[in-house]
Amino acid sequence: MAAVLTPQGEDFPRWYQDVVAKAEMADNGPARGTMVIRPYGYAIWERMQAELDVRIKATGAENAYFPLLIPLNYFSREAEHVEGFSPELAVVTHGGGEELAEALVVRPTSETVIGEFMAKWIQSHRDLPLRLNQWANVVRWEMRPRLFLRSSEFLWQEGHTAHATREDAVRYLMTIHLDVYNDFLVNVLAAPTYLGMKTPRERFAGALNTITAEGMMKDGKALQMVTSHDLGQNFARAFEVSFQSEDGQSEYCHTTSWGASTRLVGGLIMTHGDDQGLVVPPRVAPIQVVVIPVRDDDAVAAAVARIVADLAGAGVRARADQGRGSFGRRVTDWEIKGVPLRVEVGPRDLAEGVVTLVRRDTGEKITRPIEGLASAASALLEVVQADLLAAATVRRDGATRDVASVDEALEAAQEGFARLPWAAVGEAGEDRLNAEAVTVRCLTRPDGSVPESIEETGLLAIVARSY
RNA sequence: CGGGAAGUAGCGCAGCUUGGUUAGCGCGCCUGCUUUGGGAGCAGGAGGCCGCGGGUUCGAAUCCCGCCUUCCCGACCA
Repeated sequence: MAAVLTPQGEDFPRWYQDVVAKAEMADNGPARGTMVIRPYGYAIWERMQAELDVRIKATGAENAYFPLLIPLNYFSREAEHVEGFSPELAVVTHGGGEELAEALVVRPTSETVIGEFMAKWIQSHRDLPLRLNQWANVVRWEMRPRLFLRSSEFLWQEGHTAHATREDAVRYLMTIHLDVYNDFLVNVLAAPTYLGMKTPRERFAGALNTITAEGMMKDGKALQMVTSHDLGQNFARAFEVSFQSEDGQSEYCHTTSWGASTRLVGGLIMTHGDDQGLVVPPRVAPIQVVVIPVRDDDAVAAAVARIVADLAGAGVRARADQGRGSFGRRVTDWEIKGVPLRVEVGPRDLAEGVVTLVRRDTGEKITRPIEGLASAASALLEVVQADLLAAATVRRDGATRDVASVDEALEAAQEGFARLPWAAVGEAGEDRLNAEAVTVRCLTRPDGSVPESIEETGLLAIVARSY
């Protein structure tokens, strides 16, 4: 059988593009760097949204929506923020056929507008914490766009919170990072990451601290999957977000922001995909089971319809694919799309009252009675979910080398990740790494937890090439 | 934005060096029949501002200039 996709080992970037195209995930838009997300790709994003949204709300945050267009002067109120974002702003200068008195920025992120409104809404310590989240699109004029990974316009959720104390802000930020993001990454995407803090040079513009989850792609490069920022009082000062404390003093709030974007779809593709195409973990899969008749006759069609109904009744996202092309064609199409389980139904199976279940991740074929199939499939989906996480964890650990020096880290980073004492890197070491297109992805504690401060002793640097 | 490659049918490509009538091929698509346990076969058919704009020329897919877009390597980044 001829290869449908460029093999990963031959040309990984090409494989990625082939998957995006052939799995009908997305197309390039007409303007540079823009992306048309096709129904299948969008359905995966919607699953991600649903899983994240419920976790975000469980922390006490509420959804809201702020405007796309932000007055340009908002950006100059926080010095580092304006410096960081100016190069990539899209600016609207004309409206209604006339030049605008003040240019408007198409939001690259919303700390500024949201800060402005938090200032209006917060008067008293009783108004705190204020925890907002919005699902929105943002625009950043990126130098080198790639579908999902870095598009000029992308979709995301951005959370913004204000707290009375730094302690409360940081505590909440860790809840978001661990209970929302890491839980989602591990238990839904089956994508283990390295958790840690960014070095000062990799920090978000205007933040005191940025924490990250760095995923390992199958080519050994890193991808920042999510990000959470401790903004201290920087934005609160810039936008006058203050409150009256219990003892009557006026104080600036401590704010946070945190986001997860459509980049996650790219991360999903490169974490689990193989030479046959996408591999979608069951919990994010828009279609968990596809039921394919081996032969399109009435008896088989009736059995297929019954099986799909049973699966749906058991809460499994299932669909049939019949009356379209040959059997082999249908099989490969769904393999490319990464549907976790396939049920093959043919006359020979029906005669024996069984069907064939095929796992996308391992290719394993299992014969099962039609009776009780829905519960067997549900159980198998959970096994697939767990096995994908286990396999990804083995890959991550296997491609991470503990080294002692910057030179060794540079070598290890050609293949995967390197882990070494941060004390052996430092600013100078970071310069040397960056000169070779390698970066410190994050600083982590020896036990893998997120440091509170870069001053902690014994911190480890996770070093890699990245997207 | 620097370095490299490329834009010809939905996708992948040939044609360009050496300008010349109706611009080809494979896959896909449409119709019909036969098929269907791992990308089906046969027959018939549809589909092109040759990326955009300008120039040279009797004549441009082909030569020249500008721009746009895509891909790869960097710097930037969710």
